[in-house]
Amino acid sequence: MRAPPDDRRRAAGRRGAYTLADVAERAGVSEITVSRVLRGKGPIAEKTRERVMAAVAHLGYMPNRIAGTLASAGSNLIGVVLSSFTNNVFADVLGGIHSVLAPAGYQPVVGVTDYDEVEEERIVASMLAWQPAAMIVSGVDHTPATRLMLQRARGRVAEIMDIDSAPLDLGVGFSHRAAGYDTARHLVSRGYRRFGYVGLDRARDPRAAHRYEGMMRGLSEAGISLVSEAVADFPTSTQGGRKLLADLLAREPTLDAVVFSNDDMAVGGLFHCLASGIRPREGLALFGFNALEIGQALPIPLSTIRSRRGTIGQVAAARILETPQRPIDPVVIDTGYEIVEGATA
Amino acid sequence: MRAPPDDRRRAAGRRGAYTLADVAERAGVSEITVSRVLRGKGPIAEKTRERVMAAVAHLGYMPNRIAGTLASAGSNLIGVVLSSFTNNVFADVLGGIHSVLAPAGYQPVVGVTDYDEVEEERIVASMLAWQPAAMIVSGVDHTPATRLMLQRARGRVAEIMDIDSAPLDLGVGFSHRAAGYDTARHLVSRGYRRFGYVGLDRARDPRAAHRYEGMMRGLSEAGISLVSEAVADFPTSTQGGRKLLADLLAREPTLDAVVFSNDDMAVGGLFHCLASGIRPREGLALFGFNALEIGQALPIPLSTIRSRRGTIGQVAAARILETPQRPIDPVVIDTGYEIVEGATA
DNA sequence: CTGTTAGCGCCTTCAG
DNA sequence: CTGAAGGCGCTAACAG
Repeated sequence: MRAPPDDRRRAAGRRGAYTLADVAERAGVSEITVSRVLRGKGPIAEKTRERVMAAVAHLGYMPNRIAGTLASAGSNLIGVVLSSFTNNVFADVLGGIHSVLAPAGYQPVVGVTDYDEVEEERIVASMLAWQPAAMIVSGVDHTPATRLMLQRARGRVAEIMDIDSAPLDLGVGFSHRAAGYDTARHLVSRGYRRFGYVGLDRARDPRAAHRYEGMMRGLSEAGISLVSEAVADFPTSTQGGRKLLADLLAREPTLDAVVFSNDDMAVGGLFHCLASGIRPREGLALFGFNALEIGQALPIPLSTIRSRRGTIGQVAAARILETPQRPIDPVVIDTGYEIVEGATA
Repeated sequence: MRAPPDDRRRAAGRRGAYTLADVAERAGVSEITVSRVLRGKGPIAEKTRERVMAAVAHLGYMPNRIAGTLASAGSNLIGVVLSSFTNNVFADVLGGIHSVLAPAGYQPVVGVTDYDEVEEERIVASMLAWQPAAMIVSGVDHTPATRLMLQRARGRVAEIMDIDSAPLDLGVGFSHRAAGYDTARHLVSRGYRRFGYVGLDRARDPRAAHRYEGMMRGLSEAGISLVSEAVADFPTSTQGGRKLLADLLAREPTLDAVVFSNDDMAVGGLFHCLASGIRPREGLALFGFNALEIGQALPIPLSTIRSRRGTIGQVAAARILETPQRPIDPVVIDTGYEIVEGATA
């Protein structure tokens, strides 16, 4: 704990920071008047306001929102629970959220579950203890306890990214099953027949699992089955995609198309092709997911699906701020996705 | 505001959530006893503890940390102020911080300044209003008001990434001037002589500016001056790097080396070379900054500087938790950097 | 081992 | 336009 500011006359709380009472005393008014001036509430005489502001400036008074929130039951914190730090999807979503929250004076409290539902439960519990104005959580798959806590929480709850299951209040995202399905249809329509899959452990990423399911359905409807897959059971991205594709091709040299669970890995796969003389598209079709900038800036742009991550964050945050009340029935906003043709499939 | 939980006997606060008093009543003990059980403080009879826990479980009671913090003056929030969402540097740093904070029960409140010092001032002020246990801010360049607020803040203050100026409490990072200087020396020692520079507006990114200064000094000590530079005045990354390098080479076709302000842009530059038949290294040396995974996974790995972003976040968080008191004299921890040889310079 | 008392710093409500 | 009283939900400091 630090020494209190250097001002002999100060009374201030034992905590070493000035309080409303200090400002009030210096301005010769009551606490509540200072409070009103600071919050711009209620009619205040211009002279009083000036005296108060002068006192505030002189002391360098900073309000204590903890006390304010306790007294008024309204915080400006928004709990944000994300799945992973591994790729820029995370940054894009948080960036979208932040771009809407910050101008409105709200602050995100961030937690990352690393795709662990039990960890998510812990994080949600400790966030709710801060009485956030609202919560934004990734995905729609939670433990029963998490679901119950969110259900009972005060403010609104947005479940983002995935709308394959029903949200409990607001869902913003798109169907990963449909995205996977359309990936398969697209590639089949282009004439590819011998499919491989490269991804992370699907048990740990429900969205990737949904895309996989959709893809499998799309393939089987066309009478095609997946030839083989290579799956990493540890977090990885570009380097992993490169290596896994190499492994997969070593086992199954006759594949004509490989679907990756995300762009990071697909870019790695593309690098493998470039390094080993395989011509993307003609020699082997590569298809990613997310439409990250890196994949689109490549000399051979990646074929992939654009997922509008920033938009998802923005829309979720905007809706939550717009309507502080929960709707009677859950609302689902489909932000859609689109196939990016690219040059690798 | 939602309806209170469905339990006729509840007394609970007007806010619709159960309080310590509700639990206490149900367990037939006093509030403070419940509080002690929940925090694991003080000796508690096993029987009482069980009764309390049963009541907690029955009601689904969730503690209110706002009240707890106000009463005890100790929050578990850590303010984290970062500069930008544009690349994964952000995610790496926050990931490092989170990996240390989460197990210790702390929660990051995140703000992003977008390299705007005035915005930083606002963010710092509203974070301090939450009485965070500590603050972690990017860089050492702040407005006087920001500096004063941080100086007066209760907990510790870590200034991360850049140690080119003295921190006010704890600095964790490395010298960007030195990194820029070493970049120049390295390239000069490899025989390059006609230098170009591609980057973002340096006025908006103090760290990039420091690297640039260091590079210029390194060049001038070798009797070399920068031939030309291309600078974007808007946020961009891979695509921007690609385009800016094209522009630069159109003006100055005889360059033999180009330094980029970061890897994202350098990768874009490399893509330009690949697409237009310029051989990296022999035809044109490319040098980045950060050693992002993408640059290292390329068939032609990027020559760059490794910046240990995750480590910086981890170390800053760990130090802050370890020693809650500010030291008499500021402490600087140099996490260093290293030149990654790569294949482009 | 448990309870009582007295706030934490601010805001709501009701009086002037 | 301003103020006094009371309380938000929890915990520190003492008692027993």
